[in-house]
Amino acid sequence: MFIGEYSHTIDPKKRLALPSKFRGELGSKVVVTRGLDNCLFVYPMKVWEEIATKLGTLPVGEAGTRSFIRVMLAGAADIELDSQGRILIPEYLKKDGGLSKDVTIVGLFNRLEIWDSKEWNIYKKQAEKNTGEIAEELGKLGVY
Amino acid sequence: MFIGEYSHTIDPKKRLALPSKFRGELGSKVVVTRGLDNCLFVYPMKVWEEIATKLGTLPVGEAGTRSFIRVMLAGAADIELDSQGRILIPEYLKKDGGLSKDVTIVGLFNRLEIWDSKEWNIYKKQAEKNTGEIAEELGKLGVY
DNA sequence: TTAAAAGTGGGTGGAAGTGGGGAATTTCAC
DNA sequence: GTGAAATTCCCCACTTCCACCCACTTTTAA
Repeated sequence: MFIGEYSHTIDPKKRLALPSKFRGELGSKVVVTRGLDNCLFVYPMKVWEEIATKLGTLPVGEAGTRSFIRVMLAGAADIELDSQGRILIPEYLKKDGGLSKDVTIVGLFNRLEIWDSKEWNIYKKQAEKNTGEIAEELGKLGVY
Repeated sequence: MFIGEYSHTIDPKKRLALPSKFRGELGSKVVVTRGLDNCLFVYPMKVWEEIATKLGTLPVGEAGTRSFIRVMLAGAADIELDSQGRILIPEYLKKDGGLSKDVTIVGLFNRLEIWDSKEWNIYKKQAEKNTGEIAEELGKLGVY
């Protein structure tokens, strides 16, 4: 399970070191795609294969579903980690993710998310405003 | 079950010794997360896995719930105790928890809470003011 | 009083993150 | 088809951080 938050940097050659804690579970091949809320998703190859299968079996009748599938699949890049555990971010993904030099890598269950650090801090503050209320609701559900 | 209140210190290397009384029940791996009311939660790995599972099964339809899950998971860190029963507090959690050198570790049923000692004393005084009312409420529920 | 355990602090080797040189490959223009 | 430029991969080097070990002091227990 991926959890936690790590500050890393994309070097001038567009390489990004993934946190060493994640490497065992990630394996040597990952898939990077456009994510939601202006960030990138990183899946271990195994997890991606499951997702791709599910996407393939979704009903293509609705326009929303079609565009979602297009964005996910078209933007996907399978990337191999180099000998030092770094991935090379394709230019179009770097651009779409709004990434500059400083990024934050976030662990979320079965995937990682790559955020521009500034954007991440903004998103986090926004989200924390509502955390208290939501937490109380969750408490009623027995999550805590 | 974790009970009690302990004053400990975070050393210059951001290490924090957990009370030895708790170590047996904690095991060697714990998960530290942002808590409510500006403190940190510490769960034994087993307890955390239950919580994570519940979070994973929550309906992700609502945007508020999604962002809550993001904050909870991103703010979580799985940490291994060193040979002397200490944990290394990540900088971002130390900051989010408003922790300085002196902290108070509180046992609460199935988790610990880490408070900045000053904040804890303030909170405690505040809470004691309300104790009377709360006691009445509890009395109605038949707790006392 | 003595011994053991707990909390705190520090030194150090190795790992992790970062950056850059240079070779191999690809892309593009001409 | 050929040469030039850009890209990507493979090393290597530097710096910072952390896991491991050891030491000291205080508290607890016998």
